[in-house]
Amino acid sequence: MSVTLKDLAKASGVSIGTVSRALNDKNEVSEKTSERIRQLAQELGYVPNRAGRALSSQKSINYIGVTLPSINSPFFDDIKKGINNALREFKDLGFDVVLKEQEGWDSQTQIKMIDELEAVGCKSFIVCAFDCDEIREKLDELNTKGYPTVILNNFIPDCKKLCFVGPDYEKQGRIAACMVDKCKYKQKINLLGVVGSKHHLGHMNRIAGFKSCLESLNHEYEVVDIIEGEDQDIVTQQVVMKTLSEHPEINVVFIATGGGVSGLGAALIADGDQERFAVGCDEIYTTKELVKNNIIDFVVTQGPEIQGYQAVKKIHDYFNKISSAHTDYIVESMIKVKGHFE
Amino acid sequence: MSVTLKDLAKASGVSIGTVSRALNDKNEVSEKTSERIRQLAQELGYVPNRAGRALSSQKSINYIGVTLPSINSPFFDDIKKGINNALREFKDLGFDVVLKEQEGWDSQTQIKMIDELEAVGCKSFIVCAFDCDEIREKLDELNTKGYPTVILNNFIPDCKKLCFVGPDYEKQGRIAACMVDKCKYKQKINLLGVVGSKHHLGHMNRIAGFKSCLESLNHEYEVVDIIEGEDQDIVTQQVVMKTLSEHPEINVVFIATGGGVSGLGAALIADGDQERFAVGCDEIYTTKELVKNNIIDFVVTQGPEIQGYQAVKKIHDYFNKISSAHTDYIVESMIKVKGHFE
DNA sequence: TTGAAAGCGCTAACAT
DNA sequence: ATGTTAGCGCTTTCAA
Repeated sequence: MSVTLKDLAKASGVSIGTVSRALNDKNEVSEKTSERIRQLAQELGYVPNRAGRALSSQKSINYIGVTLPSINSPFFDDIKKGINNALREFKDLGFDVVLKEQEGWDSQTQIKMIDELEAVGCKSFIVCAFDCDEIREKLDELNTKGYPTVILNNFIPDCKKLCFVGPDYEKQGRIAACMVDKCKYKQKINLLGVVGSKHHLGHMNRIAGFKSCLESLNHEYEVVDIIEGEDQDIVTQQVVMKTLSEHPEINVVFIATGGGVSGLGAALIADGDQERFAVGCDEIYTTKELVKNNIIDFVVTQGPEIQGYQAVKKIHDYFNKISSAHTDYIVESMIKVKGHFE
Repeated sequence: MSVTLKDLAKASGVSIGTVSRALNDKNEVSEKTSERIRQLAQELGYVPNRAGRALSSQKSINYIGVTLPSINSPFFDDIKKGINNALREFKDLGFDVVLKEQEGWDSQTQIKMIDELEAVGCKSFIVCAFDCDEIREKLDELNTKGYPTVILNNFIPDCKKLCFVGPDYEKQGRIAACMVDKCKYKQKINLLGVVGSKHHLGHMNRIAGFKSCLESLNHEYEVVDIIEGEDQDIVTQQVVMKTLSEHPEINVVFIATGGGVSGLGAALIADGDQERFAVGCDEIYTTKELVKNNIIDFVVTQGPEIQGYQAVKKIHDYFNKISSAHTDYIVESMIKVKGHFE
């Protein structure tokens, strides 16, 4: 069997309790012994036994605080599903989550939610937020307090964190372009890009990836327009219809957001041109239906369920001193076609 | 907290030991009490605590016997990686695996490996084998002895088992066809199908799926030929070259096996026709390279790593009385293009 | 600052 | 057939 606390205690000549305290950063152990024990644990390759730990400390459950902009968002329903899967797996290992949800991404609300979670005793966090100064400050603060924090789904650069779990937006754009390159073999691509907002980094990265891929493939193309649908169906439908009628040369539509897809679908149906190629992002119910009905040709998805699962797992790994806890988890980007949904 | 053995003991008026025995099917408990306790556990929603169980019975490790046709097979390297991932997760929960490998699929060897695993004390099995009578008999025998057995990767119909973990070959064919339909828009498809052997059910199912999808899409097509490459590079190269030269009208090549792909690549390079569309299966190193270099247009993969992981997890779930242990796990089929590998 | 010991849920060896 | 109990690895309270 592996090295246990008892082994360490015997080897270092102190009691089991002291070893446990030394390894768990309680600063009630003298620096000297603490250092010595940590050293020894390192050498002997001590790995804490999850079962023992779980059993012992199960009255003091390890609460993970989660904040999501998930109200009225089918995409986040899948993320939540993943979180629940993880929970089923880690609950009897002493973990539980406290979830706070908001509609939209307002940063003041996000910070308030984090504070509330801290107030109810969460000692680790999973945060899905927009990139802005207040949030970054808050994240640094959590880090300073020693709370491991996973950034979920939306990357936030330059902040202290345990790790990031989410997609590679630029790669998703590249993959979409690869596919279009195959489907529009040797034909010039006249692209209409649709984003929620030009301020949404992820959406714009998808567009950028799309373009860079076409360039590296030497596929002739022109960006006819990049338009904003505000992630709303009606707005998206209107701007798409307007642009399509003004630019009949458009032969590829790439919607780089999961929001407003129904609107795009409606516009494409109204338009009726079979030769127009359409690519979507994120596998939510409406997108699926559009692919099934050949309105959208394919969709690039990012496995939301896995993201939820992995975020929780990262926290679990952290507390069990598994080193990979500190490594980002980038989900696979998948192409899905009609055949996937039947 | 949840219901514990102690709770059940108190509620039923017997000792905690008796409850444990009743719930673990040791037939040293009278049918009457056993039944009563099981009933009670049901009612009160008792779920065994993994931590407690793991801790208690960790000297008597639960060995999982695994047989794979994995020697000299890069595809199975990924399956093994998944098994090891699972192991890392479940090792301190009292599980370990004993792996037996063979080169190829000979059924006598497979049965011998299973017997050896049983002899060294494995109480559960993960088997990857061909469908034949001897194997099916052996699987039924394991089932009769009460050993849970997961069928991995290659489906075996009509045998007793815990569940199947693997891909849906027919769906993979359909997905491949969906893509080709988009890429050969309104063009007639003249298909060359390449399989390892016409006796390999999975390969033929992929071809069948491919055809059925084209039909449901009303895409005009003709199967020029289905040829066997014996999963070997040289054979594959030869038969493909021969067929291509005899049938210049072929514009789509679908290789429904992960074996012999290099050979296909060589044949396509020799052939040099840029208009010919090629689709592969299974993401192994050579296939990846061919996609990167635009020799193969895309590949349909089946997540081997997840299969390995899930197979072990199913066994774990079974012993922890998680009901989903009995449900098949069908992995997602993914399309991968050049953009995935850069 | 440290040691001693109880107890988490469960299994298995031993006792009855 | 059933009860009793030690002990798995760990955290935490209580003493010293």
